[in-house]
Order: sequence, then C-alpha cells, then structure tokens
Amino acid sequence: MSETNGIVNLYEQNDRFYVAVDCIIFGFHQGTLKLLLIKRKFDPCMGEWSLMGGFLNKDESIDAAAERVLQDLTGLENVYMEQIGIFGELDRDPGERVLSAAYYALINIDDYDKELAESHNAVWVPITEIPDLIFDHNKMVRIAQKQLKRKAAVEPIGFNLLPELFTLPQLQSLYEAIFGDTLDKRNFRKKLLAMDVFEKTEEKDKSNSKRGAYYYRFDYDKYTELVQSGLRFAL
Amino acid sequence: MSETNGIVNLYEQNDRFYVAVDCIIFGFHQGTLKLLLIKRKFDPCMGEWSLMGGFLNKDESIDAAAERVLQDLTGLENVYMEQIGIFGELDRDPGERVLSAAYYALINIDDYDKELAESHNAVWVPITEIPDLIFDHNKMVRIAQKQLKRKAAVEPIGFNLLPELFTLPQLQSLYEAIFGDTLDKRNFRKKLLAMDVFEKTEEKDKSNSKRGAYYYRFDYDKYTELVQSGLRFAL
DNA sequence: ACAAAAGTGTTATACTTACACCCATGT
DNA sequence: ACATGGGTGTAAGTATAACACTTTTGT
Repeated sequence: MSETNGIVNLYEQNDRFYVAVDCIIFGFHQGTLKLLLIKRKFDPCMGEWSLMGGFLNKDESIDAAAERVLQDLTGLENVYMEQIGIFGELDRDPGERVLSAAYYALINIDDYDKELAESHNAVWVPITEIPDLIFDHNKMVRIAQKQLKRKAAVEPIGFNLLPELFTLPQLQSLYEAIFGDTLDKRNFRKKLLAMDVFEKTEEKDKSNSKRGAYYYRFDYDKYTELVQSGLRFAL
Repeated sequence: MSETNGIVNLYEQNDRFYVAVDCIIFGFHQGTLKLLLIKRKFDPCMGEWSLMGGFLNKDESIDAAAERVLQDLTGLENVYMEQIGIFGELDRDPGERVLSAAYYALINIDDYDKELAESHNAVWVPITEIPDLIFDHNKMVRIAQKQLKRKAAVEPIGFNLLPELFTLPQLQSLYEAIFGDTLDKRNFRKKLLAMDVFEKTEEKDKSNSKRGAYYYRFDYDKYTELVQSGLRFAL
C-alpha cells in the first residue's frame, strides 16, 4: 500500500481488471437484418465466430473505445451506438478475467470500408442465422436485439440502417425485420406520414418495381418540432 | 510480455482498470419515492453526498459485487436489481481512473437493517430533492429513474417497493410517484384488476382511513399465467 | 396486355379518458 | 352526525386493426 502526502492510497489496495468492448453491428439488406461477425484469425478461439471487440486503453473513455473498435472494422465514424451493459461473469473469457462492455451500432450496410472489414474476416450474417459465438457473445446479441426492438418502436433510430434516401416499402420491410412481424401497409404509411417527419422527394427508386417508389428523407428538424410539441415518434 | 507454453500472453500487454459498482437504492414511503444516499465519512470527497459504492473484487462477478455492496449497506439479500450500465469517462473520479457499473435496487423501505445503514451515514432522500452528488452519480440517478419509469409501466417490478400486503390506494400512489403524474383512481383500479394478478385478502389497512382499504397481494403464479397466455403487465 | 409492386380510405372494434356519487367507519 | 378516505360504472372520444382495389410502367 503506497502513501502520498501522508494519506494511504485508497485505490491501490483494490484489484484491477482487463476491460474489453464488443460491438454488435447491425445492418439491413434486402429485407433482412444482419450482423457483422468475425471469423477469428487469431487466438483465443481462432476459427470461431465472434463479435468485433478490443481492449480498453488507459487514455480513452469506454464510449471512445467502442467507437474505435467499430472504426477499426468498418472505417466509420459518428455512428449511432448504444451501450447495452457490461458483462462480468468470472469465467466469461476462459483465458483470463476480462470484463466486456457491449455496444450495438446501426450502420448503413452499403457504406463502410469493405476491404478493411474483409481483412478482419468480417461477414454479414442474417440475425435469424447467428451461429454459436465465443464467450457470452450470443447473450450480448440477444440483449442488443431486444433493445433495438424496443427502442426502434419509440425513437427514430431505424433510419441509421438506411441510406439517406429511402422508400416507404423499404422502411416498412426494415421495421418488419426489426420487430420480427409483418405490418399492414396502409396502417404503417398512415401512422408514419401522420407524424410529419418525412420529406418526400421527386425521385423514385425503380430497382424493385416498374412503377417505382418515391424516395423519402427523414427530417431531423421536423422531428425536433414534433418532440417539442410534446409528441413522440411511435410505431 | 510473458509467454506460457510458447504462446505470447495476449492479455498482459493491455491496461487494467479499477472497477467499482454504485447502487441507486429506491424506497417508497408515504407517497414519495426516495433514494438511500450516503453522507461520506471517508475520502475521497468526505462530507459530500454519494451513492453507496464499492470496488469489484477479483473473485466475484459484477452482479455479485453489486449485491454485496447493497448488502453491506442494508443487510438485504435477494433484492430486485438491474444494471443500468458502466460509466467510464476518463475523469469521472478525479482521484484515479475508475470505471463504475451502476445498478438500481428496489427495496421495501421498512425492511432493512437500520443500524447498519446508519453506521454508513445513509439517509433516505426524496427523489425530488436529490442534492449534488459526487462524480457522475447524479447522472446515474437520472438514468436509473428513467429506466424505472419505463420498466415499471410494463413489468410488475413496483411491488418490490411495497410490503407483501398492500392496498390499492398505496399502489396507486406508488405508481404516481414513479411516473411523476397523477392517475385516475377508477381507471387505475379497473386496469390493474382486469389483469387478474392480485389476490384480495380479507384484511384491511385502517391506518389511513376509518373505513380501511383491503390488502392485496401480488400473485406471481397468476402473473406467469398471464404472460404465458401472451398478455403483459401494463399500466 | 399483363405482371408486379406502389399507392390509397373506410369501417368496426378495442382502448383510453373523463367524470360524480355512495359507502364504511371512528370520532 | 359528520368528516375522511375507499370504493364503484358509464359514456364519449380516440387510437388501432382489418380489409381490396386502382395505378403505373417495363416487358
């Protein structure tokens, strides 16, 4: 036990721990919600599937570490991320005692550094087909999915999974994937448009139909107004 | 860097951190929601207000540490607790870099070890009158309160704040305190009783009126049936 | 002309909200 | 007898859920 200025250092008598962060990275493509998983090229557990993770460094906050880890894999910055908690069972990492703070991230699946991801052996896997992952990563995924489900119903975070311009059929299929449920087309559109937080453009997406679907844009200013008027985004 | 069996130890090159847990302890008394806070008798920040906390030890999970810290203050075991996350800003504890996992606990305010709590300088403070707390503890409290609000509306956790037997006026005033809002007596009772998860007893609580209010008991078995039938607790 | 997805309104039902009086009992 | 909190039902309004046809356009 050390002393400084005559007082016992109250910290040094305690244990210190390795702390990691793990990222549950959601993307959306062709009607299915996916996770960016790693086929590990390194130990421990080489060859197995896992979330992208990394150790916390002395000079960074936990949030910053999560952002760094995400950026290391995808090249992306300023991504929507939420902490889902810290996992600290004694034997969660059989190699050593490591605590892990889990975060989920929502990214636009066609806007990230593909070479970089590939260099880490990263693969998009449909949320319905997640394999066995190392440690407690499956548990993290379950919790992240549950939180996404809950939060997406009540805050406009789904848009982070789409390009800036999106169509209403696209949006509906996104929410169907998140909620794991089908939605009525007319009711869905009515409800969303009634909130008046979208800007309709003149452009159409003709990749899915001859007729084409109008592109919309989420309008953050209108959303702010909505919230200030005491209302909420809700599906 | 050390080697074992010829492989480099992948962990040792990383930093290690002090990890604390802090408990936001909710109680309910006479129509107001309260927190059990500590007037610190020790450094750092002697004399200031804080949450009850403690350091994580090598041989315990984070959840177990939270339970231990709660027990150290209240003598209670098997208490309803939820982790709200880990806080890891660089300077959150000005003395040293310490990460802290925050948990909230719901306890029955007239069932804990009062001498023990007193020996730690613990005091019940109405949630509406929380003073400035050390570090980021006010932030933890805000988040805990928000989560309690959200979760109490949708899961039957409020009962943890009441004795086994409670009256409907009591229950209503509890939910009013949690939601920070008044509720209509008739609608409240209708909704709750419609879920059919209460057992009405023959006993009455006459401490608040001449007539007396019937004691009820939350019935976990009936609640399980409710959930299995696909319905949910909801207020 | 036809196939395929986009777009559009109405009605029935369930849920939510508002609201006022009688009851039981101790003093 | 009266003061105090406990207990009860109904009606109006609002939100949700169910449902089917027309439009556009590329082939």
